[in-house]
Amino acid sequence: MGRKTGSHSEITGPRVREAALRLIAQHGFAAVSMRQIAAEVGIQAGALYNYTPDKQSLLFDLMQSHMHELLEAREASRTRGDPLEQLEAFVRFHIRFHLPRQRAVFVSYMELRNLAPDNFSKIEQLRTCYEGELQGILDEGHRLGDFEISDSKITTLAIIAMLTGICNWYREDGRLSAAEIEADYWTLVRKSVGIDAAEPMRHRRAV
Amino acid sequence: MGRKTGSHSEITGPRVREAALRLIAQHGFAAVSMRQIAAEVGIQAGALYNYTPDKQSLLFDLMQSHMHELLEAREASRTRGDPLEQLEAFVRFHIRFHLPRQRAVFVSYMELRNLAPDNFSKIEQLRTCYEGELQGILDEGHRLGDFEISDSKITTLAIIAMLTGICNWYREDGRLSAAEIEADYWTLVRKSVGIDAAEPMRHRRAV
DNA sequence: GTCTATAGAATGATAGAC
DNA sequence: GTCTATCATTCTATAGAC
Repeated sequence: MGRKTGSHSEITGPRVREAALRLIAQHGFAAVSMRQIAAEVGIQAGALYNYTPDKQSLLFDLMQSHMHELLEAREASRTRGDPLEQLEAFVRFHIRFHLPRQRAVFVSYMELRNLAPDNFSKIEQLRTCYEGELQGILDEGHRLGDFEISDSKITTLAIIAMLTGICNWYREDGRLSAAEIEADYWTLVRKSVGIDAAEPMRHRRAV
Repeated sequence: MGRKTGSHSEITGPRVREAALRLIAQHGFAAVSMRQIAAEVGIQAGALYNYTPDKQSLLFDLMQSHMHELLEAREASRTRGDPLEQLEAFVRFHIRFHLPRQRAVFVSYMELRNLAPDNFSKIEQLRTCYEGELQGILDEGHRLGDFEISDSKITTLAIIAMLTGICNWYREDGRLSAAEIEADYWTLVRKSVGIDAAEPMRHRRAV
């Protein structure tokens, strides 16, 4: 088997994506050249075009894959339960999904500007779909009288911004463990929908 | 006075900064060329270098100005009062300052990666300084027993992420007015530090 | 599938006329 | 202070050998 020249598509494909994600997260899409990505993989720039028709498609694929993984993982982790339980499940899922994917999160939120209009629309649609998951929980909790919410859309955006913001500072070797962070943010979210820690069962007891 | 050629430094300087801010917010620093900025101002690319030694300095100046304005405005709007009053003042200040500056906020948070290391450190220091304002309020409120907080640093980052996130979706002609948004977010923050709307005076009455 | 080589366009920054 | 012109570099993407 050849080493410096030969066929490695099954290996090289994922490596191109990993290298692109790492470099784009670090420097930004427009600041990263195809030559840099190729060098990171250990191939020449021209060979990249066996794996993507152009630079724009590479970015879009990274972002679309991230959003699809997010939606599929959310689908798989859905639970039954009252709105408070569902809200807790959502918050914990969101943190657990995003923390190990800081680079992909970074790219998916920062490089929207660099998507071609058609690609932008597709990604935005997926994002809206994900936000709908949370908003549905909040609406149901509000309808049942469990949650104290002024505006479910605002609350949705506020919670997601708060949770996703963790990715901007979290480090594996930081002061707090992922479990501690998860607990703290769940407490913040719980309180923000008007559920006091002292009476977490209000709706369930009342009914 | 000449029109197409001549001296216009007092006018052109700010226009260069405005054009750069607008274009960088829209497309990203690395994706915007000096020629594009010049065209937006209505001058030739070479003339830009009367106003900045290089592209990097232009970005740094935009971000540094934004952070200095933020800190000065915060300084000017500081109020006396108990922690709850100070927290409300901070939240309302943050929203009022940021909403009319969506582009500058965007640039200041998204283009950190494109700053040279020295410039990055300076901006980060200013940001840390601003976060300290909020954390100080939370710590004081916690010390007095007014606020129910698990970790003041986490709570600081969560609140700022939540509030700054407004800039990512707010539109002047949107469904909600700035005043409504401000009210909703203040309610969210108030609840997140454990102050129920029904008993906003707990500390003051207890003492 | 990867390489070398290159086309064709764009970039940041500078020099010198006015 | 702005212009024109340009240098030297870099970029995306393609062509063709192996």
